Amino acid sequence: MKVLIVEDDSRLGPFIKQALTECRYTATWVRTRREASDALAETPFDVIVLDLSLPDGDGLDLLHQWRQSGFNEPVLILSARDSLEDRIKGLDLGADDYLPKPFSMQELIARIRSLVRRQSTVKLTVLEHAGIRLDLLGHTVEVNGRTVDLTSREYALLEIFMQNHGRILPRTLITDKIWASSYDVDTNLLDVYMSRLRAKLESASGKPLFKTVRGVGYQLV
Amino acid sequence: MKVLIVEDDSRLGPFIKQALTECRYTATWVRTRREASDALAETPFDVIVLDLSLPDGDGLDLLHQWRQSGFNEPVLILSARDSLEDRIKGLDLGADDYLPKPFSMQELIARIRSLVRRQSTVKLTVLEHAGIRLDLLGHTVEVNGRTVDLTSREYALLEIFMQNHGRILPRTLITDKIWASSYDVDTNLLDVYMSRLRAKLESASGKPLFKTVRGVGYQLV
DNA sequence: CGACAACCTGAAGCAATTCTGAAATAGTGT
DNA sequence: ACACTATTTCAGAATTGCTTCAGGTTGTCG
Repeated sequence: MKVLIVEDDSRLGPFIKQALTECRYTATWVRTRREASDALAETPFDVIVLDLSLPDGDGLDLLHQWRQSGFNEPVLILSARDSLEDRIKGLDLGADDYLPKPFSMQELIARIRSLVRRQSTVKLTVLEHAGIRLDLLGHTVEVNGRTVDLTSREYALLEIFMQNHGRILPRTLITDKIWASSYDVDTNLLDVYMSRLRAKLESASGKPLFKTVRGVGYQLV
Repeated sequence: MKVLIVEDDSRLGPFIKQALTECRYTATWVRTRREASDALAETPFDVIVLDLSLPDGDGLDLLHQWRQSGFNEPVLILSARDSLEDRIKGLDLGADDYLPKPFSMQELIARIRSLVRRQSTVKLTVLEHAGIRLDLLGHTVEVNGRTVDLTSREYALLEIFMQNHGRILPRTLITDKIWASSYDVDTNLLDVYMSRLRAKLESASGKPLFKTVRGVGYQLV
């Protein structure tokens, strides 16, 4: 876990760094807006602790600028200014927490833990294989960067292949998953949908993607 | 955006609910642990405001119990107890913020906004996409520079799309977020409001903005 | 090589979902 | 109490995905 501390006070800065290091965080301390932006551009951080009063400009402006340009890292503001307006302004400019000075180091650490915890619950929801990108959360599919529209059956079918890439999937296994188990054996629905999937995906991809294993089933290569 | 307020004070509870409603949140107020757990089991919330002193048990225990069983909705603790230990304990049990009483309603709302924002991938207070400009603070909407008047339901609907642009949003997900406990399956409220939103936004925009994904839901392109 | 089985794919009917205008109801402010 | 607006219900129309079917193609085995 990497924490960036933006704090111009040359006693408080190292003190926070020390405390975080003891809690096994990797802390980086910088003093100015410029250094902060440089550090952030260089490597990603998990949490940023931002003091508002900086030698080369206001911390709130810096935060606003970051958010505008798409930085999504959680930011905890540290400030001697503790008016209600300051707090609300800070939170509305995209801060995730606002801790007025003076503060207890223990509380700072507890709040950082809270920010980290929330972020780490983000699950991996994108399957990627053979140039196909399947977003489980967004239910969207891209092939080589191009969006492909699939109906729900087609999507369900593709999802099975993406979750078992490389495996040879027997026809019955696939049909059992997509169509309710009591199922007419004498139908060629699977064939029809394989055909559709191929038409949509392979035209976007250029390469053949699904291998048919005669007498058994299919395989995503 | 749905907020659950767990507060036994029968003056403060409705007051918070009122304030949130004015800010276009869908707020539900409950008094007890039991009611809170029931409400939470029934439908998902975006934020939970939790008072610690409840008639039928301690709020911290309740929070701990939720976290144990996998609820990861953001929780903001509201408490008259304001010792440092209380705060740290609250945060470490899985709270996302801790606001001591007495508090300013404006700050509470700002902190709720911050929690909601933290959940979404984008941290700005102005969302802009596909020519639509949505100001989360002012609750105003512009399409290609022209102001569009939306009712609160319409606004709530658009906000969900703007927070999740590109994703295909299942119908149930949307209705769950806008309407409290939607056991009513055979209602076409969502259809009606989608129709309205389209009428207002697409006429101002000129382009089609929402794609319907048959059998699943809708997508803001 | 020929016959049979498995697989592919286009066309068309069907069924379910979704759209949308209009009317009823609830809610709000004067 | 009244007027006005927002929300919800309802029903017919339009749309589109699902399924079936039939004819063509490819692969396999005797």
